[in-house]
Amino acid sequence: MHLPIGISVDCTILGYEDGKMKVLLIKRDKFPEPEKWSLPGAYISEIETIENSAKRVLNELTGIQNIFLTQVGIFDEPNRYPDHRVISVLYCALIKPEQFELIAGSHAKQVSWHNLDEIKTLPFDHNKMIEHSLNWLKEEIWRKPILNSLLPDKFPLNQMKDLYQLILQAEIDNRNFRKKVISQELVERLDEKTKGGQQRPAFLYKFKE
Amino acid sequence: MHLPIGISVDCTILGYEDGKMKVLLIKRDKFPEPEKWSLPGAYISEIETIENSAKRVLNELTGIQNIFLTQVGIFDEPNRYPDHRVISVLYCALIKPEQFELIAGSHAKQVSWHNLDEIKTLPFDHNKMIEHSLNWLKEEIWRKPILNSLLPDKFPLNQMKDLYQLILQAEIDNRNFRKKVISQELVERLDEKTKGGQQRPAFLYKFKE
DNA sequence: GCAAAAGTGTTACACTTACACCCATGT
DNA sequence: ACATGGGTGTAAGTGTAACACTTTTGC
Repeated sequence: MHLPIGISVDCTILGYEDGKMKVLLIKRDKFPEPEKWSLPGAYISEIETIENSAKRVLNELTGIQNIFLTQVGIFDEPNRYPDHRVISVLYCALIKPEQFELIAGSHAKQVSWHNLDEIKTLPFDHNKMIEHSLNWLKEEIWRKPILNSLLPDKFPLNQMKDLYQLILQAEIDNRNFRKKVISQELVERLDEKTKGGQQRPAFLYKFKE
Repeated sequence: MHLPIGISVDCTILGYEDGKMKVLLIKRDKFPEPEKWSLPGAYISEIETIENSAKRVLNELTGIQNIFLTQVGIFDEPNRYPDHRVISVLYCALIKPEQFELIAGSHAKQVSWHNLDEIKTLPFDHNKMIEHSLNWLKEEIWRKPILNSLLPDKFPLNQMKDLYQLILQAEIDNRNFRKKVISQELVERLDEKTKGGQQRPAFLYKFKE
C-alpha cells in the first residue's frame, strides 16, 4: 500500500545573460553525491501538491521564490537513484538572473548559474532532465510570451532574435522574424533606442500586456 | 525519506462501437468505494517503471494486454483519495472493443464498456481524469494515425469523419476532411466498397503503413 | 422515381519562406 | 569615409476554410 518509493521534484531553472543560456545548479552537501553540482531538488512533502513542493524546495535550496514553474516530465527509471527507488517530477522555469538573489540553504552548499554549453556530467539523470527541459522549451517557445521571463523589460529585436536562435539552435531569417513577432502582436515598439553602442542605435521593444 | 505517499496508476481506455464513444470501467470489490464503477487502476510496483505498472494493472483487472498506453497527466491533490495520500499517474489508450476479451480479475468484480455520454459520477477524481483524457485526445487526434486503434481495418471515410466529429465535438466540412486525410496520406483507398447498405455503397479506406 | 448517403472543385485568406540592399551611427 | 549592426518589402508556395450540387444505389 504505502510502497517504499520516494517522490521528489527537480527544477531546471534557466536564465539568459551575456548572450548565453544558463542553468541554476546547487552544490550538494549530503548523500548521495555530496560535493557534486546538480539540479535543485528534494522529496515532496506529504501535505502539498507536487507543484507547491517544487516551489518550496526551490526556495529552500536557492532562495528563489514567486516564480512560475511548469511540470515538464516524470523520471521513473527504477534505478535512476542509488540505494532505493525515487520517482522524480521535473519542473522548469525561465527567469532573469539579475532579478534574484541566490541564497544557498537547506542541503545546498552553494548555488550558482552555469553556462548551459559547459555543463559536464551531472549526477543521476540530471543531464537527461536538462535536455528534456530544453526540448520542452523548443516546443513552447512560440506560444505566448514565455521569453519575457528571460529578456529585460526593454530590448532590441535583435536580442530577442538571438535568444530564439540560441534556444532553437537554428538560424532565423531576420525580416521574417520581425514580421512575425510584430504581426502576432507579441511585442510593441517603444519610442526609445539603445544608446552607447558602437553602431546605429536600435529601437527598444517590450512584450505586450 | 520514504514518505507515506502511495503512487497509483489509472487508465482511461476508450473504444468506439455502434457510433458511440465508450470507456472501460471496472466494478470495485474492496475499500475504498466497493461496488462502484471506476477507472481501472492500482498501486504501482516497486520494481517496474510506472508505464509497465500500468500495463500490468490493466491486464490484471481487465484482461487487456499488449496495448499502447500514453501518459496523459498526474493527479496529485493531497485529498483526492480517502484515508491517506495517493498520487495517481493517468494513462490513456484507444482500442477496438471487439478485439479484446474482458476478464475481470484481481480486485475487479466486473469489467465492461460504458457509453461515454452516460457516465455518471465516479469515485475520487475519475470524472476529471476522463475529461482530461478526452482533452488530450482532442489535441492528439490530427497527429498520425491514432484513430486506427479505434476504427476497423477497413472503413468508409464518412465513418472516420463521424468519429472525428464525436471526439472534437464539432462539425467538420466533408470535402475539406476528405482532402486533408488523403493529401496527408493518412489513409488510402481500397478497391472495395461497403455492401448491404440502404444507399449508395462507399469506398473503403485503410490507414497507410 | 425518390429517398438517402457518397462524392466532388474552386476561390479567398492567412501564414511561411526565400531573398538583397540601404540606413544610421561611432570612430 | 568606413565599418558595424539596424532595418526594410515582395513574391511564391502551402495550408485552411467556406460553400452547393451531382451521383449512385436500394427500395
